[in-house]
Amino acid sequence: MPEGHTIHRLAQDLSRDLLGQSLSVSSPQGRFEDASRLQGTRLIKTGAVGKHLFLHFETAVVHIHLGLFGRFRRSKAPGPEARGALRLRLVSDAYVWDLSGPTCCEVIAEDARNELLARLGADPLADAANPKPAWERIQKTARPIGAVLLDQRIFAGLGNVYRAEILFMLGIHPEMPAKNLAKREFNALWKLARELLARGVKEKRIVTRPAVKGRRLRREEALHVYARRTCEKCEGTVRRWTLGARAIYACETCQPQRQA
DNA sequence: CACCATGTTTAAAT
DNA sequence: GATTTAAACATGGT
Repeated sequence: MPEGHTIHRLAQDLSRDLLGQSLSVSSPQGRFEDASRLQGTRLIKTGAVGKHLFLHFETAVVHIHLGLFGRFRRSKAPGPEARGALRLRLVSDAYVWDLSGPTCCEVIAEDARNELLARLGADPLADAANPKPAWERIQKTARPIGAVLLDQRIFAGLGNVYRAEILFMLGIHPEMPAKNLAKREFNALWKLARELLARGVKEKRIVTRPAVKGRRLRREEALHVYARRTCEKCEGTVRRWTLGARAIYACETCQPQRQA
């Protein structure tokens, strides 16, 4: 479920519910051995970088990556019976947060954390994000722009839905060599990524199509091209194929291949 | 039951 | 060296 907006929103929500409180930290399935080390300690800070979530406790920092299936569920204390493959349970007086299915949930040392951060590209949601290194790498590679958008070493936080939507909104063919991207297109892409991710944080889901007053968009109305069969602009067929090991959707009429 | 999915990492192959 | 591919891992919904 999660692209960068999910993780940033989680950082906010966890912070709101749990910050500064002495928490009960447990790992019901025993899949996170360090949980006992954190028992009763306070959460001091939360943070998100790309799709990585960091929980700073008094005694250690926990690094979480949700992967494809990971999910945090929030409930009012005392919360439901722990069942299923629960990895981590955080309990304050008022709330219970349950983590299931992450690819990663570990106590991480400062140097390991720095190493990790060094491998990540610019996160459009970070206030101080600097897109310049991304632009420099894009100019040097002939890889398809659709693959580059998923590369977390270049952009941190974009995922499969955002890449399809961004390319559609900019009218760019996913197979276009990244180096053919004009500077002004890159600038537009960066700006759009920021706006869409920020909107995703606010709405708690990916919505790229215009809002309709007084009504929440249905799931199938929220996106321009991802998982759709026909193009909303030209009514032509949306093509689906595999790019960068994942499914890409594009309208090849509205996102034409063009010469360098 | 079968299939699909908003992800990343590693190692091997090209 | 750059890139692509395959395999592995993790769950829930339809």
